[in-house]
Formats: sequence, structure tokens, C-alpha cells
Amino acid sequence: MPAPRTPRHAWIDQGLRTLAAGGPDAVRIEVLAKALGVTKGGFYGYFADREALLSEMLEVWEREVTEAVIDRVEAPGGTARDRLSRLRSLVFPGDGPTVGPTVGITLELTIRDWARRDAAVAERLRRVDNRRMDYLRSLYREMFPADDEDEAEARSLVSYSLWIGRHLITADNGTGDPARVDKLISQRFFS
Amino acid sequence: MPAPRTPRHAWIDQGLRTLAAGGPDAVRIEVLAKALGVTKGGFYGYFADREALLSEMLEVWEREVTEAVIDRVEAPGGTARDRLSRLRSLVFPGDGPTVGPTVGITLELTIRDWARRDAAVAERLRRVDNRRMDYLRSLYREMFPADDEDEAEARSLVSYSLWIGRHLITADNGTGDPARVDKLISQRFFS
DNA sequence: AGCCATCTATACGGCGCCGTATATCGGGGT
DNA sequence: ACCCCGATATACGGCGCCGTATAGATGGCT
Repeated sequence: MPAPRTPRHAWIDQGLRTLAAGGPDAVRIEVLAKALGVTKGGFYGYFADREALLSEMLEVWEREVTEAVIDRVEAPGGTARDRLSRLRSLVFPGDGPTVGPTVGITLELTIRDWARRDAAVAERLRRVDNRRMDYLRSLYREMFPADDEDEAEARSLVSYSLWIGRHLITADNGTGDPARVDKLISQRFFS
Repeated sequence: MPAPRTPRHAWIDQGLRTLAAGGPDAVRIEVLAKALGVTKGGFYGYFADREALLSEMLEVWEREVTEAVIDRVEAPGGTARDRLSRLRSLVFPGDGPTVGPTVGITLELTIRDWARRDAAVAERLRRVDNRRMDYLRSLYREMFPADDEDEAEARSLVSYSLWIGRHLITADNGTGDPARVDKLISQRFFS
């Protein structure tokens, strides 16, 4: 039995890359095949149909951006502050390709958009948001033991919104100094 | 000359509704026609092709969510604080249909996603973000005359990010009181 | 009423993709 | 060396959409 030239995970990875680049409607089996240098011949040996692939892609993504990230952040210890900064750099690692099939913030935002028109995707995303917010809250509770629940929630929500918003808002910053803007924000909320 | 049963703006409006509901790839001429209860027969009298429609849709949207909104906010006067709250309710008016062809936050987020994979859309969105951030800065400068540029920028960025992030993050709030969370945020930044 | 311009319906060829069926290739096991 | 079997290629019918061409309907005008 020849080793598969194009194993299961190759279709999933290419699917996630294509999803990030072109949205859910761009994930066409024949297109993935061409990008992988094969035809779709082998695809239907692994997946029942296009839907099955999409569903598995989301499965992989969900694990990758929650548990896998948190495990990596937690492993080496350090202060809560250290872990928070490691967390950020892992979850929103600029735009380049990162660990595994994740394509960073681009994939994240694409799935977030997709979720608004597909209930199954929305359900998955809700789990991701909850898992991350839970973890953020736990970090802030550790950093600021005097906080009550609502204060930890506020810090978590602001930082989560801000990191997403930063990537979504394309405005040229005004005339000010971006670094000082960051500093002002973090002084008010994260010190 | 019979009045057109399906004038130009009907195609554009239906296009924007469909865009909000299904993303750019869902804007198919034959689909719009069916939704309008006609065939695509008349479409090509108004538009050269599908691209032309998409481009005009964006044109209408841009005007609607910047100048048209700002005009409505500015007209009746009031304090900067009053105008800011009017602005918010106009730009992010829940999910229902609103004035004209705008479909509210759903359309906004769809276009924002689209912009990440289409340079022309990105250019338009950049103009929208800049226009809105300019206006926000001007309001905050008026509300807080003691602020320097970076402080106004920080307030504008936080509020813009937060309003977008709120709609994007689907997490069930933790165990806390959402109203108090809002209050904590606004105490730190907007008072 | 009858004409004309304009808008709309219908019909067409082409394309890209889906999912299935069937042929071909190529490396391990004997 | 040969067979076998899984992975891939090729071929097919179907569908939905594009943009064009052409015919039919409909309201204003004289």
C-alpha cells in the first residue's frame, strides 16, 4: 500500500489556508486539489463531501486556538503578566503562517464573519470566545487579586475587543504617536 | 416610457441586503432578480456587469455610513456628549434594517471582512474608518478640552474598537453584571 | 387608436464546480 | 517477478450562474 501522497491533514491544512485567503465560498474541492498538485480523485476517499471537510477544518481550528494555545502558555510558568503576553503573541501572531494549520488573525476574522451566517460555525465560535474569556478572566484575577468579578470581566472584555478591533480597524492613526496611545490605554486598564 | 418596475436603486438595495445576509459571493444577479420577483432581463440595462453593481453598492454604503450619519448627528446641536450617543445609535443600530439600504452592523461587518481580500473594498473602508475616527476625535476634543492629541486618539480608538468588538465577540458574559461592566469601562475612559 | 421607446422574459452557449464511476499507476508482500 | 490494493487520474452528467441576443409586453405620446 503506497503512502498517500495527499493525506487527510493535507486537505484540511490547504482548506484552512484557502478559507483564510478567500472565505468559506472559496473552499472548493477542485481548487484545493489544484493547489495541492493533484486532482480531486483522492478527496472523496477521506471525506464524504465538501461539508465534511469544512466541519473538520473547524474542529482542528477550534482545538488549535484554544486548548493548544493555552497549553503552550501554561507550560513554562512565569507570572500572570508573562503568561498574558505570551498568550497574545500566540493567538494574534501578526499575519504570517504560524504553528500548524493556523493562519493567524486572518483565519480568525474569516471564521468570525462566517459564524454570523452559519449556526454551526457560530456555536463553535461561541465556545472559543467563552474558553478564551474564561482564561483571560483567570489571568486578570491572578494579576489583580483585589478585583471583583465585574472588574476582571471589564479588563478581559476590553483587551479582547481591543485586540480584535485593532486588526479590524484600518484607519490611519491620526497625527499622534501610536506607542503613546497604547501606553495610555494600558495605563487605564492594565496596571 | 413605462416607469421601470425595478429601477437602479432596487438592484442596489437588494444587493446590499443580500451582501449582509450572505457575503459578497452570495450577491448573484439571478438571485437578486428572483428576490425582486423579476428575471435578470433588466439588470444589464443599468449595470455593465456584476462588478459594476458591487462597486455602486459600496459607493452608496460609504456615503450612508459616514456623511449621511454625521449630518444627521450634527444638525440638531446639543452637547458633544449628546452627539456622541446619537452617533453610536445611528452607526450601530442593532441588527434591524435602518435608514435607506443600510442593514446595520451586519452589513458593516460583512464589508469589513470583504475588505481583507479585496483592495478596492479595503480602500473604501479605510476612508470610512478615517472619516469616523476624525469625527470621534473631534467630539472627544470637545468633551475633554484638556486632552492632548494622543489622549483623544486613545479614547476614540477604545470606543471604536469596543463597539465593533462587542458585536464580534459572542461570548456569554461570565457570571458578572453586564451593566456594571459597562459602567467600569466608561468610568475609566469616558469620564 | 396606433406607434415607439423602454423595460422585461426567454433562450442560448459557456464555465466552474459537484459528486460518482471507472480506469490507471505504483509500491509491498509473497 | 508477480499480484494486489490503495491512491490518484480521467471521464461523465448535472446544476447554477454569467453575459448576450432576441422577442414580447407596457405605458406615454401624437
